[in-house]
Amino acid sequence: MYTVTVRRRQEATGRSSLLGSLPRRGFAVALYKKGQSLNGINVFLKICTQWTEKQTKSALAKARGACFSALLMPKKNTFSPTLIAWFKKIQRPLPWRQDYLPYHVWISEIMLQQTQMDRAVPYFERWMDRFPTIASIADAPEDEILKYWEGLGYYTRARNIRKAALVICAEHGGEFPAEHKAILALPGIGPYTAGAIASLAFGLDVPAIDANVERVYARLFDIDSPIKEKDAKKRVEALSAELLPAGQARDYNQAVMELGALICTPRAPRCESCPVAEHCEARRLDIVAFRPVPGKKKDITPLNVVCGVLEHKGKIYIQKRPQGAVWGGLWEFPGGSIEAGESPEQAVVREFQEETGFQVRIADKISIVRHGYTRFRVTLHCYFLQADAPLPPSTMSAADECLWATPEQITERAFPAGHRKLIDLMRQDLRFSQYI
DNA sequence: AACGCGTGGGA
DNA sequence: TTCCCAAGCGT
Repeated sequence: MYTVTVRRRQEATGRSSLLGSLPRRGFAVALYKKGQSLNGINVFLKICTQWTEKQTKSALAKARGACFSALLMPKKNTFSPTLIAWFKKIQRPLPWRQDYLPYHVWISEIMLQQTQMDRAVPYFERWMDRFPTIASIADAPEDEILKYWEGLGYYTRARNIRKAALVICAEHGGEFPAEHKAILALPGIGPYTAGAIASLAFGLDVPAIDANVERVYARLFDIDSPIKEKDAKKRVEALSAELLPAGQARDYNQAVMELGALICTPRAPRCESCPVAEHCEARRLDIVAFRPVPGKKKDITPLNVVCGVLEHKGKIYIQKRPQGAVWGGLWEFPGGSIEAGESPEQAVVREFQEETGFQVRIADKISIVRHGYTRFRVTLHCYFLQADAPLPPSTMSAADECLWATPEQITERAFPAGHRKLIDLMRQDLRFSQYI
């Protein structure tokens, strides 16, 4: 048995006052000497015995836990009400914040995954116009659903919405399930989104932890381990559960996220406007810029890629990308990577031969389009192609479907952003606008 | 646990 | 221009 006592030192007087004292069973370590600071709080570990590495780690975790508990105590009564009051005053009007219909909350949350609010709103409006009910999604072909997602990225999200709609119609009578566990079981819905839907749409007292929440808590409680790692995540979960006022999950969860989006931003946070600044450990310690602690960053790979717009008898050849590939189910112009020692012109002719069996010639260079995706930075060389001999059926070695398309057919299909950019360029260009 | 999956905007 | 993202999920 040992005791962790936690004290906070008053800067002005140099005195420290007792914040808490927690008796613990088992072993612990004298990692912290008297007066040593952890997260800006003085920790006194009163113990002695021999320790293994595992026990050392456990004791450290307990001491940290004691620190967070000590920080939490004075916040419990004032922090959450202050934050909720602030949210009710400043919240942005959003389409799904009218009635919090489960269906609306669901679609908005999926759209907002890895996506900024301003960007998602117009997509949401368009979506609800076309798919007013869950059943209308289940009835629609995947192609059309992808078209309404075109440009948003992470297209698995759209495919999973369709899958989930089918599940809801088959197993829940067409009604969005109201239980946290059933929500979490739906395709495309993970821990964050399940928590968000459960709390916003159904008022269930469950946390919804996204990157905003992680950042806010990392600063409020000065979490000093990398925020994407397990240790910090568990801490955020515990804090979230502790600070959530019963019956107010809808407002509280949105309040924390809204704070992260509007005030407690990744760069240049507006602490002077923060309603809970007085509760913020990182601010007190003047280390807001160093919280949250970032993870390892992955490097960007540059890619040199070609694609070809083949015109034949007034139509344009396009193909549908295979399911499971990047941009699966979206349409594209054939192409691929420039191999070592190859020119872009050689690459596009070769790729056409490999993917379609067509022997093509370069008629014109259209443009170079630059765009990025996940960890890649793409330089896309785009060519206008023609064929001298009659063309056989495509061999389709890299596609599920193909089509000799009219401009209307190109308009109504979903393309990856880089290719859509190319289409728009060609429609502005007198050399090509007659074909596309 | 680490990686794959998109995109357009701001510094 | 270049870099760094922004309200995650699935495997």
